[in-house]
Amino acid sequence: MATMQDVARAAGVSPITVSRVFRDSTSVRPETRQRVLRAAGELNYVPNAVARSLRQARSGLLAFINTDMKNPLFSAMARGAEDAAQAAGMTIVLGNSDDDASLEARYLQVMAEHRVDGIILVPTPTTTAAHIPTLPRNVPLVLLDRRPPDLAARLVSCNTATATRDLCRHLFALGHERIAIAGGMPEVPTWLNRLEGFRLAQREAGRSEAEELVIHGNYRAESGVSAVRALMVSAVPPDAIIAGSAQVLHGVLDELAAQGKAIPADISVCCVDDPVLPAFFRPRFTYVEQPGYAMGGAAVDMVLEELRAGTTAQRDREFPASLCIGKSCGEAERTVRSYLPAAVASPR
Amino acid sequence: MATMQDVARAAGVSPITVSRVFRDSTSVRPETRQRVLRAAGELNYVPNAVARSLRQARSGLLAFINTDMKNPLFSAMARGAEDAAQAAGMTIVLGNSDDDASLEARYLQVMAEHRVDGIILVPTPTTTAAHIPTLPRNVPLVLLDRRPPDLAARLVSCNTATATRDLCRHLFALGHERIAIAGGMPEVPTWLNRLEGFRLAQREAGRSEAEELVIHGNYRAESGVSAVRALMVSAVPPDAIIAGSAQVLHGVLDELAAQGKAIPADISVCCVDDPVLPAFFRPRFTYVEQPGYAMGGAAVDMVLEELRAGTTAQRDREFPASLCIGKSCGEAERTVRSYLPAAVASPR
DNA sequence: GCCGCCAATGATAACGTTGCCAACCTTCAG
DNA sequence: CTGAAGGTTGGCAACGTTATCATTGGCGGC
Repeated sequence: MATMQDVARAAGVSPITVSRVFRDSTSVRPETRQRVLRAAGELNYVPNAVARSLRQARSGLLAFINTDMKNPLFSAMARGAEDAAQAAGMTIVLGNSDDDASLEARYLQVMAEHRVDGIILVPTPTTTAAHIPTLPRNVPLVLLDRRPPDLAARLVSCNTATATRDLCRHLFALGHERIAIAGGMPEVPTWLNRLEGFRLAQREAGRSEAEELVIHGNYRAESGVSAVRALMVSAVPPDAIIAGSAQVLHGVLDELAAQGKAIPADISVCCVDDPVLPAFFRPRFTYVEQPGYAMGGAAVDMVLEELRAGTTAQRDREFPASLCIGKSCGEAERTVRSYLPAAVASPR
Repeated sequence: MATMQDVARAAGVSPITVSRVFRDSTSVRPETRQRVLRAAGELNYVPNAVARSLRQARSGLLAFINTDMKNPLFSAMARGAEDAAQAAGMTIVLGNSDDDASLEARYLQVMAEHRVDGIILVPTPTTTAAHIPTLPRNVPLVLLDRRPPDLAARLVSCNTATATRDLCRHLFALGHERIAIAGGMPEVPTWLNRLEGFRLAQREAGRSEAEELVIHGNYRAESGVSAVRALMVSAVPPDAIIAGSAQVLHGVLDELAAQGKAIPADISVCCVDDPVLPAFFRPRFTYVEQPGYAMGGAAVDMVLEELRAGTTAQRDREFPASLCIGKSCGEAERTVRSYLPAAVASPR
């Protein structure tokens, strides 16, 4: 690998002049610049960002630590983050915690060692401030999606309360009487969010039985399965189920299929999550959509802003979720027959 | 930020001893090690990977440059790559080319500057060797998914030919007569792959009209829409459509819905792609699945192996695809009625 | 013609780590 | 008791870049 030294020698200048050419910060005579560039080209010179990072104490790297990139919500966030970083000349380095706080801590440690200039973190449900290793300098840390109770860091989140309320209103308007909501982890803010909107709509509608229709879980598919089992054996089963996440929806659909229920003929189903999966259904699914891409971008922008300003003046940023109405909860006319094999469906 | 110097002073040893403690390579007396670790703890010392990278000429970074992480196939690959990297103590840095060869080149340049130890690249359809900047040292480069015609680098790919042939056999066995395949980009190896399997099965079955049922496209949703339009106005429309990718499937489903066709009653539909999206359908979809996660891991392993051995002795690695039979192409009994609203479906 | 300013370039010394070699100490065999 | 061997530690220099300050030369204003 050619170094600045080599280029400098070949161009008949000092290394510092080569440096100036490549950062085109201060004045270099056009002729000199040409000479340097030609020499660099001939030698295949590639600036060494590692040496620059060491010297400048800025690496140009941003860490993006999330639960699991295979989750479309997180990959949308990652893509939003990457685009924003790229636009600012920064590079994203990646970590997947799988909701394991100690694995997350290990990632944070590695990122700290690599001297990333900022960190975007989707914390695990069990993360506490104690899990966050002391970060070098004052590396900006922005939380995505949720904030551990005792962690003082800014947050980019999506408040699904309003959209979930709207979803319930939509369901009531379609004539549903008993709406269940299922699958979220107790105490997790994103779940509390959904419940808030759920309860709000229930109160509006003058329903009192709401609490028996709240089924907690762990946000995974198994929660969807067990929720459906619990709900369908009750005296008065629900006529609509809101899955707390796409994973939960997966379980809900599987178990409903196993029980031979048709959607939306026998029961309506909708969910709250990123649009990628539900948007793929035909006929269209009804769901609350979180703007993952925008959130990822906003998180990076917050980090960059703090790097630029050197202060933490900014506040949290909360995005609204939006309600996308499909046909999985019936329509006014209830014309949709089934997402399920006709053999097991029982059309009205 | 505390440095080794600081820790060394606090522990009453020389910096090099601190270095040894943190790499626990060579022998350090247990007592000394304890003293160093205590001092490091008190000072919140975090080793500087940037300085180490400079000194050792190894950064511990691997680049993963793909088309778009929002595509589930690529996020599965990325996740597989990240897990394999993590297991080897390496960190993944990310790039999204959006199938733009010049953007891809820019990413490669940045990665080269950061002195990544290896590169995993999902090349764009228009990438040629000329787009690949000269890489520093001999950075291992492994291609994922497809290889530009003139680029001599190892490849981790998935051969969908056999699975696509099996898919066609399955369709013929179900009684389909005219199977169309749609959406891939002409000349792109992954598409040629699919066509190879398609043609093989057609020949086996003694069909001669195969070529008129091959509709090229650009692998995006619009290709699915236009393919359906073209196919459905022909004298003898197909009774089954194989979408070349999940995106294409999206378009196919939309246009079939617009035309009021029921699946699989009026026409069967299946696709070749990552399972994430199709696996979400209820009833289950029929598709050919590519093992994205395993491919990503394999690509990283190839890079690591080359780093370890210092040679490029390895060969390409080709994964088989697998056929997942659902109900979107009918069953022996043809009991599945529809993925579409009953209002527009025309059940047999 | 002199002074001072500015543009252009260079010399020097860091940034924090580790490879290389040397030095020291302990232990043990002869 | 001596010397060798091996375990433990340190000095020095270097990785490739850039911040800081210094130097040079040219130019215009008075």
